[in-house]
Amino acid sequence: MQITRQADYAVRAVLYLARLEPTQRAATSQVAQEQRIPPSFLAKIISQLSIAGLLHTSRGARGGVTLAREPKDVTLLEVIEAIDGPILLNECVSDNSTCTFDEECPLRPVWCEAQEELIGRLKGTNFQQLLEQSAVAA
Amino acid sequence: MQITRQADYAVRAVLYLARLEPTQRAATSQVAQEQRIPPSFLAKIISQLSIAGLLHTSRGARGGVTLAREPKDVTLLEVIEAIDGPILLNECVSDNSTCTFDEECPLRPVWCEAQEELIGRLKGTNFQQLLEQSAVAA
DNA sequence: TTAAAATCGGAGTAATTAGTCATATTTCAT
DNA sequence: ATGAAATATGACTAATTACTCCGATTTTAA
Repeated sequence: MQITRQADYAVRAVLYLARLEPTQRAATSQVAQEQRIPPSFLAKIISQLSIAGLLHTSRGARGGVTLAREPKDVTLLEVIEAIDGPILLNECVSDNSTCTFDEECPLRPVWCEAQEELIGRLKGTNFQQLLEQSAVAA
Repeated sequence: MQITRQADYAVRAVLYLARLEPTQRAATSQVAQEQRIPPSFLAKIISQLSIAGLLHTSRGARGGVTLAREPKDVTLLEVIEAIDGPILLNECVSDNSTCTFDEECPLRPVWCEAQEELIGRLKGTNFQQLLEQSAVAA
């Protein structure tokens, strides 16, 4: 019942990039060091985020990583699902498995509602908001 | 981001037992068959639930399993945590890991609130309610 | 042109989860 | 007593997660 470390690292990496000037690139190693993420592990995560279209990467010296969109247009949910796949609190909530042997299982609605609430919360949080949150705190 | 299969099986087994007369025992194999749970896997889960004090087991012929309390006094949260341990949406929410390097991390509150909401929901659902739910549906 | 700075990609390792299997032990009923 | 019905327990396997490592490729800058 936990997001994977990968997804957590992904969120932290995106938050780090969101703090930079829009044009400014950061090397994976730099992000890894400042966010205390194992560097070679982060490399793969960033690769996935790039494939998902959330980041732009450029190779070679002076290369690095930037956000593909403005912080306000990236939600927590997007980043997490780009890494972990769709959020699913229990197997029985997925579309294609309707708890086949009990049409009236009273558990399914509980999981469905809890999941909707969680997803709504993550979808409702974008990185601009998170930036403002840290600005206020600091 | 999913409860384990074990915890799901545990919940379904407890729900099955809650449907029986309070004095009536069921064999693990019976629960397994009706709830479509791998029998030898369920045996271990039931053993854990018994150690956690949620079930009473008796060995031998005519033995079996019963609830240790009335359905209204067993919550979803208890059963799940008896198997999976404490619910934790992200590592950084646990007491002893305060995201040591960033006092003002804006992510922690998001996870904390989401987790509290989920826990509250599971704590607020007992097996009597679930029984009534299925009764209404049927 | 070449060295250094980066990402890219695949193979390999350790721990947890999901399950199987065999065996020991307890208890009831005849 | 003894056989059948049950739980208890420990060892084993397969898949996923969380990494590490290394070599290939791309790009910049001197």
